Amino acid sequence: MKKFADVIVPLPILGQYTYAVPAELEGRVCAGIRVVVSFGKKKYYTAIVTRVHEEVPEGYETKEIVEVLDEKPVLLKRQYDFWQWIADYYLCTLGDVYKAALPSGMKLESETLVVYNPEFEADSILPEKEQSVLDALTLDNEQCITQLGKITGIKNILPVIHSLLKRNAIYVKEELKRSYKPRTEVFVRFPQTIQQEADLHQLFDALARAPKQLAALMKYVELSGWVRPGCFLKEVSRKTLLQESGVTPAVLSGLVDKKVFELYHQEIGRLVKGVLDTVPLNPLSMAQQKAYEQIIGSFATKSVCLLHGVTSSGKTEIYIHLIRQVIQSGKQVLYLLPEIALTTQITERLRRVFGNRLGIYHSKFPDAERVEIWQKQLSENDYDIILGVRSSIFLPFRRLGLVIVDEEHENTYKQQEPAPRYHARNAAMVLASLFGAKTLLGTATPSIETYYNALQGKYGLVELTERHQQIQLPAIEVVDIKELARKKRMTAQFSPLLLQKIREALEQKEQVILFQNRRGFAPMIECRTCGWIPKCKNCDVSLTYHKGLNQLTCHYCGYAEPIPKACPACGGVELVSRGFGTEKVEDSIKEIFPEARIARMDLDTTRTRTAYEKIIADFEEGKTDILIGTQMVSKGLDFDRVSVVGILNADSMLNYPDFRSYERAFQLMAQVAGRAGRKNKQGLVILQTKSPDLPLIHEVVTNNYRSLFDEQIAERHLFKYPPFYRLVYVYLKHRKQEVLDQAADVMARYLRQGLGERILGPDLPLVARIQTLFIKKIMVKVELQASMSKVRAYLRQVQRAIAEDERFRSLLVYYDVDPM
DNA sequence: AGCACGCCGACT
DNA sequence: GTCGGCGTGCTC
Repeated sequence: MKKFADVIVPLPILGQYTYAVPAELEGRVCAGIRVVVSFGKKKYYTAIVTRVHEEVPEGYETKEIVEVLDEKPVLLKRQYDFWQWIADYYLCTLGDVYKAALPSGMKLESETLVVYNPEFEADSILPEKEQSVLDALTLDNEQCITQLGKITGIKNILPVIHSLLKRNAIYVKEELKRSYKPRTEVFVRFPQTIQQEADLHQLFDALARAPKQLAALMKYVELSGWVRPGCFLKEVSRKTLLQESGVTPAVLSGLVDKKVFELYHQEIGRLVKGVLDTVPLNPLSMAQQKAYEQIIGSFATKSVCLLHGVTSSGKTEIYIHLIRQVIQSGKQVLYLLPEIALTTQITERLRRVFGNRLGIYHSKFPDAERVEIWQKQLSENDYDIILGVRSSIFLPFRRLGLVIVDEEHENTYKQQEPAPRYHARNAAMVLASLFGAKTLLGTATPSIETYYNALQGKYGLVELTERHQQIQLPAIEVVDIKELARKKRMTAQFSPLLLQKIREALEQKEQVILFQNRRGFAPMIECRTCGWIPKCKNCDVSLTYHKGLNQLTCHYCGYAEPIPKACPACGGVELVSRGFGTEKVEDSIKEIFPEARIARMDLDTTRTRTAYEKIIADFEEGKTDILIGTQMVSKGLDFDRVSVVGILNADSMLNYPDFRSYERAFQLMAQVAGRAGRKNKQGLVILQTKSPDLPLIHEVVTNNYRSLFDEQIAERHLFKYPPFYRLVYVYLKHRKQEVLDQAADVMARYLRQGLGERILGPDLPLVARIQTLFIKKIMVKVELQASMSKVRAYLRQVQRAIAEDERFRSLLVYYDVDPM
C-alpha cells in the first residue's frame, strides 16, 4: 500500500499537509522525524512528520517527501501532545509552536544547499534544463536553490531539481541534516595492557632514564586520579596533559609509540568547559530543612507548590537538595529562570554540584550549542538537569520528574511576540502534568494569581520568612521629590539625601545601584513653544531620544530619525526633553561625581552576552562604583558591597494603564531593594517618589506583601480581572483604518452573540498603529467557572466567519491568551 | 509567511 | 502599446 505522511510546516498556517512517501524512503519515515518537503512553487522546508498512514488524500495532488533527515524521532510523543496543547490553548498554529520549539539549526529552510553527486553518470542525454543545472553545479558544487535558479535563468527550477534528485544526480546537502558539527578533542588513556598498579610501577622503572616521559606519565596519573583500569576520576585531554606537565608534544608521542598511552577522540560538549569537579552540597539550615520537608510533603497530595521566601532566604539551596533527590530517583529536572537572571553566578553554583549532568539552555548562546543540547536530550545519555530560559520547556524529556520555576512572578516568562504567546510558567505546569511530574514555583514576591491559587489550596504553600545567615533587610527611606522640586532643591534627578548617601558610600569604597526603569535618554522631546512632540511615522508612539546615538528612535519598530533643528509645527528652535531614562541618569551622575567609575546596564548596553557578563563581572570585582540600570539590575544578582540603592522615580512604574502595574511596581522595588546590604551591614534604599502617601509605597517600605495582595485581590475581584476572570485579547490589524473599524465592529457583534457581556470593546490598544498597520483590540473576560475550551472554539468559529466575509480580506487576526 | 497571479496607472 | 505597482488567495 502507498504510504502518506502528515507533516507540520514551519509556517503560521492552520492544519497539516499530506505528502506521499516514496517507496525508497518508506522504511525511514515515521512519526516525529524531520523531512524535507517542497512547499508552494519555490520553497523547501524542514517539516515534521506527525502521522504515517494509507489514506489517499482527495481533492489535490500529493507531492513526495524529498529527503529524510533523522533516523530517530526528534519530536517525542509527549512533546507532540504538549505542542498540541499550546496551539490549542494559546490559539495559534502548530507551525508557530514548531518554530518556537526547535533551534534554527534544526529547521533550515529553502536556502537549502544542493550538491552535485560526483558518482553520477548519465545513462542517456539529459533534458536541457537539467543539464544546465548540472553545469552550474560544476562551477561550484554546492549552491542553494535560489542561486541555481538565478544562474541558469530557469524560471520554475523546482521540478528540474526534483527530477535531478530522482536521478540521484544531485542530493540535498548533508548540512541540512547536521547543520552543526560536534566538536571533538583528543584524549589520553592507558591501553588495555596496563592492568594493575604493578604494571604501573614497571612503567615507572622503564622510564627512569626518560625524565620528560616519566613526568608526563606521573602527571597523567595525578590528573586522572587513576586507581586501577576503569577506575579513575576524570578523563584527561591531550591538551591539558601537555599544558600541565609542560612536556613537548614529541615527548607525548614517544609515549604513545611505546604503547604507554593511547589516544582517542571524543565529542565534547561546547558547554562543558573545564570544571567537572563536583563538590558536596551545603547542608540546609533549620529553616531551609523545614521548608524542604514541607515541599516534599505538599507534593504527596498536590502537583504544584509555591515556595514563598524572602530575598536571600536561600531558595536556591533548597532547589539543589530537591534536584539531587529527584535525580537519585532516576528522574530529570527542568529548572527555569527568567532570561536576565540566568547568569554565571547561578550556573557556576549548579555546575559545581551537578557537573556535566547539567545542561544550560540560553537564548544568547550560539545556535549550535542549542542544537547540541537537543541532540543530547534525545540520546541515551541525556541531561539529568536542564537549567534554562522560557524556551527550554520545548526541549525533549523522557523522564521528567520536577520542574522548578524560579522568580515565578517574572513577566519575561510570557512570550509577547511572535506567536505562540505562551506563558512558560503555566505551560511548564502542563508539561509536568503530562509526565506526572511536580512543579515548584519560587519567588519572594508571588504573582497575585499564584498566591491566590496557593491560598485557595490549589497549590501547596511553603513560606520561608527567615533570611539566610541573619542578613538584615535593608532600611528604606522615602523621599518626596515633588516637594523638593517645588523648593528647587533637586539636582538633576537626585534628592539631596540620595546624593549625600552616594557620596558617603563612595568615600567608604562601597557600591551604589541606581534604578530607573526606562532606557534611553528621555522618553520624548517636546517643543517648548507649542508643545509639539515628534512621533514615529509608522507607529502611534512618540519617539525616544537617544543622546548617545544622537537620534530619535521608535522602540516598537526601530525607526530612527535625526533630531530636528527646529519645530516643524511652529518653527521654534527650543526643543526640551521630558522625563528621563538611564542614559540621562548616567550623564548627570558623571557630572556630579566625575571621579566615580560608572557603568550602565540596560537593553542598549547588553546586546551581547559578553557585554552583559562584563558589566556584572566588573561590578562584582569592584571595578565599578555606581551601576545604573533598568530592571536588569534587580534580578538574581548577589553583590557583596552594595550599601546604597536609589530608586529614582517610583511613579514612572505606576503610570501604565494596566491592572498589573501596582503588583509589578511592588515586585520591582522589592527586588531592587533586596540588592542592598549584605552579611555585616544593613543596606539603605532611597525611594524617590512624587506620591509618598500611596499605600504601595508604605507596603514596599514595610515589605508587606500580604497587604499588597489583599488590596490587589479586592480590586481584581471588583473589576473582573484574573484570578477571578480569564482574559483573551483579540487583535485585529489592517492597513486601512476604515476597514479595520468596520471589521472590529462586526467581529465584536458576532462575539457578543455567543459570549454576551464577556466581550469588551473594540478599543484602541496602547499602540494603535505599528509598522503601517492599524490595530484594534477586543477584550474577552471569562469567569472561572465557564468552559474556556468552549470559548476558544467559539473564537475560532467567529474568526472563520469573518475570514469568509468579502469586505475583510487582508484582515489579520491574532490572540493573546492570558495577556500580561 | 512567501510568492505567483492579476488588474489598474506612467512610461519607452 | 507595456512595465510594474500592490491587493488576493493558495500552498499537500
